[in-house]
Amino acid sequence: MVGIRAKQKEKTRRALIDAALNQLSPQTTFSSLSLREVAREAGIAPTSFYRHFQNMDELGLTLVDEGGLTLRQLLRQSRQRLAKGGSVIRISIEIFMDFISNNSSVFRLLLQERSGTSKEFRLAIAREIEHFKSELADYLHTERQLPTDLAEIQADAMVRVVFSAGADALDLPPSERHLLAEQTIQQLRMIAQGATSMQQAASTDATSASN
Amino acid sequence: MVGIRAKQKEKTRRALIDAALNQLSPQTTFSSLSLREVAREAGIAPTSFYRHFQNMDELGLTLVDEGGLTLRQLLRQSRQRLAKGGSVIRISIEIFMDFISNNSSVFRLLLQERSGTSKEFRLAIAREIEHFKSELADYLHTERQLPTDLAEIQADAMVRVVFSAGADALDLPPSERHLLAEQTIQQLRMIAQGATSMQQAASTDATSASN
DNA sequence: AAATTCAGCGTACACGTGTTAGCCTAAATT
DNA sequence: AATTTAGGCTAACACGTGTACGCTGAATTT
Repeated sequence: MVGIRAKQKEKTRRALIDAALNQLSPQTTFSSLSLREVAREAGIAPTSFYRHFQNMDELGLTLVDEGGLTLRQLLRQSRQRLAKGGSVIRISIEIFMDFISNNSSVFRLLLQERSGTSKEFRLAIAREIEHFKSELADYLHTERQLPTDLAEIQADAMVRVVFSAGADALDLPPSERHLLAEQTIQQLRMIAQGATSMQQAASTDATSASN
Repeated sequence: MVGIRAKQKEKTRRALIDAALNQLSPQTTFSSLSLREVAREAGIAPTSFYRHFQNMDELGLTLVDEGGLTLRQLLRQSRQRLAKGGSVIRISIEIFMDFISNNSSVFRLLLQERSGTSKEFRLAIAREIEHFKSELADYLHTERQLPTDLAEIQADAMVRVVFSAGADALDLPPSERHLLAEQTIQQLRMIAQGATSMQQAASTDATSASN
């Protein structure tokens, strides 16, 4: 038995989350969003907000969690697409750019609060990015036979480049995003190439040393 | 003749700039800073603020310009250090990390407003980063004999990685920044290595095609 | 010496903010 | 059927905000 009361509560909680999401725009930061604005958009009295969240920060963290979840689901989708053949790098970037286009408010929120005032926000977002990164490092290690430390560093560099490019993509008209995506793909290949070169150099060193 | 009046005006203008800079902290964004707070810190009446800046945005842009200038001056310093020998990458990263430690408020401002609400801010900061990038691309082209397009892409990737690492450095205790710096150095070398590999691959392709 | 300029000030206004206290009413529990 | 629970409401508060207006007095120009 869910309870008609609990159902209603969940519904207006959802309304609050959506209200916040809807108000976010290139002109509106989450941190510039007021409790009253959100409540108004959700169609409830300002004071009722407290029945659902202790304060705006708690709402914001919920948004971050939801955004991170969406991103991770897309990553899984990415691996499925990969099974059908194609370049990992290209597919991942395309998926990522799609995410940015379809969830620009959430992605903007992640970027903004990543360097925002609240340590809790920053940590939550760092955690999301860490997921992204470690899954990539795992892939590089198991599928590409890179030693773990090199895989870690490569994954870190790649994630940095991708997120940075994603940030720039937000300010680009959709027509020009393609170009940025292509450049990013090339950069990731550059990094991948560099990593394997370094690995080979290291292993031949080891070989010649053991001879 | 400068005029005792003009001198005074410049002085309180400076006071406003410094007041803003002083109020910035991990807990205080520039955009969360109010005109009245700045005026109070500078020791003038709120309404007097308007004798110097049209609004807070204008003050903020001034801060961005000053910060960018500082960074570029450091770059020149970097080239001087280079003349005495040493790795470009290592020296550049060390200088950059120093900048972040000594000007953390300004760097934080750059990061935050890079994805902020004001398009003017975003453009101003993009311009500063562009400087950084094109000087690096120039260097890669002329000193390292890379073709311009490859130099551009490499420089872009490097700047993305460095700024991203810089952002993370802000949240690290100074003692742990060293480790991050070393990792970043390795990542830049990875990128450099990848770029030269790609260049060689391209030129041997061209050679074999012409045979 | 007289006239003008202008940085800085105090007052005042209208407005949006977060949050408290207390009431209402339908759902849930006893 | 009686009681308790809890989401939603209105009213009210104290406070900080940006900015318009008009004044003052010293520096500057005429």
